[in-house]
Amino acid sequence: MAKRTNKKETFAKVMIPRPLRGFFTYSVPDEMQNGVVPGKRVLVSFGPRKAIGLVAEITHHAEVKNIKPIIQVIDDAPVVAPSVLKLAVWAAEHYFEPPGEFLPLIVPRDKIEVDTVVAIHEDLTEKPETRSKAALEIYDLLEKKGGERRLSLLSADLGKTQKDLGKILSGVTLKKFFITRQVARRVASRGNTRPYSLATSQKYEPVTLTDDQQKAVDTITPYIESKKFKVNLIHGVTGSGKTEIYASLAKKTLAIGKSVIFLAPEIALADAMSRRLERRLNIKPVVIHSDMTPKEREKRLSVISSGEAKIVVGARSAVFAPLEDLGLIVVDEEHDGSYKQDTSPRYNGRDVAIKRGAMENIPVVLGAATPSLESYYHALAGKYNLLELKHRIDGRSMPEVMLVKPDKDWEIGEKLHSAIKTCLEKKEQILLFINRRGLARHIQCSLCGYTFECRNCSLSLVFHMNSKTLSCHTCGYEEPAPTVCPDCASTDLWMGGGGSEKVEREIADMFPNARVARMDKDTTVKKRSSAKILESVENREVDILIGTQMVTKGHDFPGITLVGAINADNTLHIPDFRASERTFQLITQAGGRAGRGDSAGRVIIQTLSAGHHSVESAVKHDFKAFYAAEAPLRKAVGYPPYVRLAVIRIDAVSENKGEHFISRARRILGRIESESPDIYILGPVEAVVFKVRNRYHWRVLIKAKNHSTLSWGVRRFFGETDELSYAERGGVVVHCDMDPASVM
DNA sequence: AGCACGCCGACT
DNA sequence: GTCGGCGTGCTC
Repeated sequence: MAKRTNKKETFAKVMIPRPLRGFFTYSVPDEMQNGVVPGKRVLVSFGPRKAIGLVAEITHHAEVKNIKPIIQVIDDAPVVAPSVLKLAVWAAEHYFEPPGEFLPLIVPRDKIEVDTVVAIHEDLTEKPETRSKAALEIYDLLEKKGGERRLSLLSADLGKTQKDLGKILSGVTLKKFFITRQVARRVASRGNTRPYSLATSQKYEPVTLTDDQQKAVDTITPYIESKKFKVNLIHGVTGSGKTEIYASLAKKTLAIGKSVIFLAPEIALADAMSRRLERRLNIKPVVIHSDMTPKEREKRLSVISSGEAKIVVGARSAVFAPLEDLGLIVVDEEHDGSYKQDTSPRYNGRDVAIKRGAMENIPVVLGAATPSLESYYHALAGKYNLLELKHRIDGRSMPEVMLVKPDKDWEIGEKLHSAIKTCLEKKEQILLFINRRGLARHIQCSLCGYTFECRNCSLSLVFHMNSKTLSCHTCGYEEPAPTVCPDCASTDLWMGGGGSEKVEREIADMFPNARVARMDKDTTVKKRSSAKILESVENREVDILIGTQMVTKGHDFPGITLVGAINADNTLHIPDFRASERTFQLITQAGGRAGRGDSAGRVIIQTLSAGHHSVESAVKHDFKAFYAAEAPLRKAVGYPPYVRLAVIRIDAVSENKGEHFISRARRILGRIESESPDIYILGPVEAVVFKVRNRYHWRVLIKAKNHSTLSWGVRRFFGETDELSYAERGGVVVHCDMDPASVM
């Protein structure tokens, strides 16, 4: 309980690693006044148990009652740099996400999980009937082992000396600490770790910049040298050499003793970017992303925070890399939707990068062949510098693009078939892009019309030939592929809507001697499997690469001269405000994979929407034409970049419980809308996929002129719904998706 | 999330 | 009796 004293009382706002919105306030005991500092970890009571939290801020007022004191300060010095902490706090508030969800991005996970670090004997000395299950389990485990070992294992894990631990133990009258099984195992297996080495490469490749490239470098360099925030959008057609600009800017940044963060939309591209930068700069970047063991990640982060690493390359989470002398952030393929994480914490790596640039007063570079409408809009408005690269390097021409109608019976139409044939004869490589996986998207009984749907979701099951299953791409449900209709026992099952497996099968029939690789979610589950496929293409062990959108992203395939986009327009009919934008990007990016080597490229697009502006402008490689057609449509309907958007996702166990909550939500939303003339609310409406994993989904779109108004509206909504009791809410879960990548 | 409590029915 | 399943409430 907080005591009233004459002196101003001190409180700490703490980030707790739980999915709960908001910070938690604790009082700072007198003897800890000097020890409690933002960025340090503290041990605190959390409900009936303990938690490790991170101090975000020191304040002198608290809005909640029943404030508990901090039990113990864990660290001697902050474990998170002030700039990174500030950024995470900003992100939590901006995206309405639990601050604790950002903790694993800025602190090694095992350093904040109290459950796997310590369980406290207090539990066991209290009334036996209130002992927690976890404590009992640990007690049983450890009673059988030696007592002294516990302290040394614990000290190893917390990185503390046994003397320090003794102090913690006596200071809070804790009689014993215990360690769980996992930690004991992890600590026991801890071997000697070799320091991460920043080996330099031997194959340094200096380059001469083109005039356009040089101009971009000259424009951005002053911002680096004078430490000034500015967003610079580099709009360069595919193959125009954006990487050379990045490398050149990185060099300038390193020259003044500063460091650089590079972001790429996905792990494979981050790796590729790292290799290219290493060749240009003679320095090995440190690559970080979420798909590494906690130990490896921690090792690399410690190299970064020590100041040893000057260049960090990674996927979106690398935007929180603990570089203290940052001089530049580069976001490659800035338009890519995967910068927005679709699970909590829902943040956009590109936008957080821009915020970090603003906070640290350094320039940010966004690069893209197909900029997002948002970024281009800001560039036209003069808010961002716009730098254009209109030509491919080395005078390579843009690929010739041809539109053809899809064939009724085959995925590979006649034109595409003959182009593939010619290519194979010339020993050139081919890329076939199809935007869905599996063999058939729909299966229906030809006799009675029975359709196969997922039992957990409102979606049809996809037929996969290799595994001989029907599978749901949303929840993962699988059942054996049918041979007869379960309703009428007819064996005449119609399969429609081909995917990557169908294309693979047709290719095998049409060109039995061609060496074929398929790259989609099904063939890349294993670690490094996508890298292996890409290597085999690079080594010319593959003639035809078939893949879903993962093959269109930024990869450099010098041997590919023909790109075929099969049913390129099926993204066009997705009910989402970004459908056109995404179609334009996909076609342009897929086409951009052609002719990156010495031979000219050719692209064949099978589409029924030849007249649509996103297809038409992609054919001409004309982003400006696309923007000119798309922007007014967005403006007319009120979508980004003309308004700020948030999607409220409502998720219920049953339709009834959902409907009940929806009627309350509707009243609350109506009030919010009437209170501000600048807020527009659409919905709640059923989500496009209403039922997912046996839960029912609704969406509310909230639009506003600017972020602060939007933020006010969302805060008002949560303010009222959070007040409702569990029973009133009916177990309905509500999430906010701020600045969403899609409204589905 | 993760936990505890409390209210049920089912079972030694 | 009492064990356990799950619906509810709570975390500064």
